[in-house]
Amino acid sequence: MSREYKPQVIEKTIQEDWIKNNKFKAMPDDREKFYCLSMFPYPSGKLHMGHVRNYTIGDVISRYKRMNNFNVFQPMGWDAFGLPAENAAIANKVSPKDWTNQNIEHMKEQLISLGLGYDWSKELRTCDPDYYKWEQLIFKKFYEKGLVYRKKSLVNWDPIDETVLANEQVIDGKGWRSGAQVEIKEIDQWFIKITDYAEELLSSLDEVDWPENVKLMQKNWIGKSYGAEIKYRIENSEECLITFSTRPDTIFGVSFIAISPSHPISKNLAKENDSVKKFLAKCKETSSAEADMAKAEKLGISTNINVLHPLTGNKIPVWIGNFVLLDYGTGVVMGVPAHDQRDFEFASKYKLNIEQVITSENTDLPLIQKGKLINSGEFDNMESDEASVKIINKLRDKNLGEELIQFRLRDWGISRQRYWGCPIPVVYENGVPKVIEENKMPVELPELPENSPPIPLSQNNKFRSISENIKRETDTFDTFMDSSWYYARFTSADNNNEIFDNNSKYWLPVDLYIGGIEHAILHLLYSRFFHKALRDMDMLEGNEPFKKLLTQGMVLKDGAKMSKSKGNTVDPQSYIEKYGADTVRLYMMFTAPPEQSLEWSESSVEGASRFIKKVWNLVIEREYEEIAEPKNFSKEEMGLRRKTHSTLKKITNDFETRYSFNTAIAAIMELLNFIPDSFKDIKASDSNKYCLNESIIIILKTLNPIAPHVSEYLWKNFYGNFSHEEIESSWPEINEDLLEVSEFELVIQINGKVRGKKLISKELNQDEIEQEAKTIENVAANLKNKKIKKVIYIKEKIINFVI
RNA sequence: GGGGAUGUGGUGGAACUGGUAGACACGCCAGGUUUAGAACCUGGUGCCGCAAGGCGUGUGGGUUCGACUCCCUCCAUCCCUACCA
Repeated sequence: MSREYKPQVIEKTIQEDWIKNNKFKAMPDDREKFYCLSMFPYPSGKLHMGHVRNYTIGDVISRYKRMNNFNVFQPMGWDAFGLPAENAAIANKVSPKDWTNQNIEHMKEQLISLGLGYDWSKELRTCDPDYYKWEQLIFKKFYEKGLVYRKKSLVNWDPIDETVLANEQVIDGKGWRSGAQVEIKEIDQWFIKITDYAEELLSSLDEVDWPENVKLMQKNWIGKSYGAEIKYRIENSEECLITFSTRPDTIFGVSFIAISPSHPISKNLAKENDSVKKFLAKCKETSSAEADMAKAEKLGISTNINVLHPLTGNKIPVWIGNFVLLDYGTGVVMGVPAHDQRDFEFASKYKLNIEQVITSENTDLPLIQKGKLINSGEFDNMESDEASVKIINKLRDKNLGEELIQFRLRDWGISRQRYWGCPIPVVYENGVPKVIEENKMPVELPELPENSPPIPLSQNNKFRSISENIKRETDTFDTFMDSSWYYARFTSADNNNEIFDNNSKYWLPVDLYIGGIEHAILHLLYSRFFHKALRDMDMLEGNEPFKKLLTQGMVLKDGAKMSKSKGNTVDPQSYIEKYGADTVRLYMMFTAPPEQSLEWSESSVEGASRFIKKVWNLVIEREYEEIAEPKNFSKEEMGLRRKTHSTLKKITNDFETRYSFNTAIAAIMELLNFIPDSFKDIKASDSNKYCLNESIIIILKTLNPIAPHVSEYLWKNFYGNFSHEEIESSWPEINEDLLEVSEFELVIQINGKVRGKKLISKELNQDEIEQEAKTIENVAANLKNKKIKKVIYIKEKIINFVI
């Protein structure tokens, strides 16, 4: 009678046992610590496959580290403020708060049912006043440090709904709900000077163990460029237009200057000039998202203003261009059509001069590369780099320019005109902003009236109006603020008196941070900035928050990202219920390596389940018997022992250095398939059983991080009556002696094509190996009557005869 | 438009440092077991070919004794693009 594998029964009991025994509660001690953090979820309602994948990876690594005697801290919380709660509130007539809290309760149950080993004593949610009071305090400190300021900036405005829209709420230039043509509107907003840290955000990327592609993305995003600030005096005026260019060497090719539609000059012109006014109105029709602006047709209008070229004194026309961003650089661009793609298209369209100032050999314009200057007066024949230096010197002499380092990174706009977010702790006395005192924090988000849709704080008079002269700020923080410091708060989440207590010194930095590649730039950059700013205020230590980063690929179905709008979502819950958490975890880890996208496949889930059942069937009817290590092993026994330990070695390497769980699992499967049937027989010899025991122990232990329930259950069942050793207590040791072999398989090639294979003793030298190789029939036939030009021998691998 | 990735059998993937392409699994085929089915077990399975052999890692080229791996070209798909999180 074999007992049947019923994950629903065993998983629940084991999970309850873990919680009862505080298995995952972490406290500082004298072991080496390992802070493993997975990006906390937005509580959208239920877990999706992306979460399951992310959190399984984190849990597998955490469990592996625990087995290797690390003090592991793995917390979990909720990124609970945000737009979807407001949308749900409108759609379902529930308050954002209730909706969010209900979602959290459900998702927490789901996380537990997946067997994820979190320290729930440090759970946090960003919509909790006990969390965001500290965020308001951080804002105050930033303000006092001069990192916060107010500035006008652009938002997407829906004129019918009279709300600010997020970029994703603008579809083809129309508001998603109202369908109205969205307008770009300029409003006052709070900004954080992340650019003060641009240099360090760039340089300290060298300190972290992150994937190179993510570092590169951050580097390009920060975008440090060396160039010059060049002044163009406006004709008949004392004023100048200041441009930034990375190519001062092309200054003699400037044929127009383009300014942003938001530039004060543009706005002034619009007051008196109807066509400019119409043009600016048209520019307001593109959404403020960079991708939309870049794809929009390049449009411009002449201003009839001229500036004077700083070196030649020639008149240069000033245009307004819809592609010029006021926020980037100086909001003014010098147009060099011959040597810049965008300028070339613009000049061609509006029939502006195209003057080539860098030589080219039969290359079409625009010519982007550097080279030798022409048509540049005294700078002719110089190379670009030299010319740049000399041109800047000359401009400096004339007080019309100087060298400048420019960053692409812009300051961080943190104001949001929404309800479901952390209130910005500011009051205006007669219009003058003042951050409120710490002892008046938190400024709590007011409750909504029963069954009310979310009302923006600006319309909530009770909240807004303190007195005749004193009004509250009604914007809330960007939710990226909430997620920029949660990693640090986790260490002290149960301490209501201090934002970061002594535990933060022990646990930080995060040793491994795991999350989706889609966060490669913004979230990670903002968190890095927060950490540095908090360090400079002596609130945290160290330069970087996340020592190592693992970016996981997306879960796809039918080649596309799972999304509600495409209708291709797969709900993990039904799979957990049908197959059990262990199967879902194993499937997730087996189907693709963490960094790659994972294509969902129903039948592969069956495969994962089948494997677990095979392990179950092997172990469930067995009990450990103590057998003394036999003096001699048969060839077959040695084969199994060698396979067992070489598998263990591979798995250890895959876990330790590659996070390559799919190959580790494949190796366990291979080992299971390798066990001879005769060893499994009840009447097998003691030495057979000894070897089988060894294999079972290693299979269960190496499977434990991935499939913790079934491996623990089988472990207790197998070992329980004999020993109280717990499965998660230690990772098995590799017996290196078993891995030494005296022979290897030599591959024999002729001109790089495989012609034969042979087992060769490691004791032979190259000449002897060559002779051995030539005795192989197929090799000999191919070499017959041929002159061997060259022999290439790669030790214990390949011999290649070149003929 | 810009930035970053990815592309290997019917499918998911493996090949870790330039050295046997296709591990492991899914699917499919054949057989066993079964009254039948499910489940399970055994064997086969890149393509062409009777075979010898040839071809084969998105496309086209290059470097090399040898290329999935390095270089160049083009194509396709995905992510980010500062207010989705």
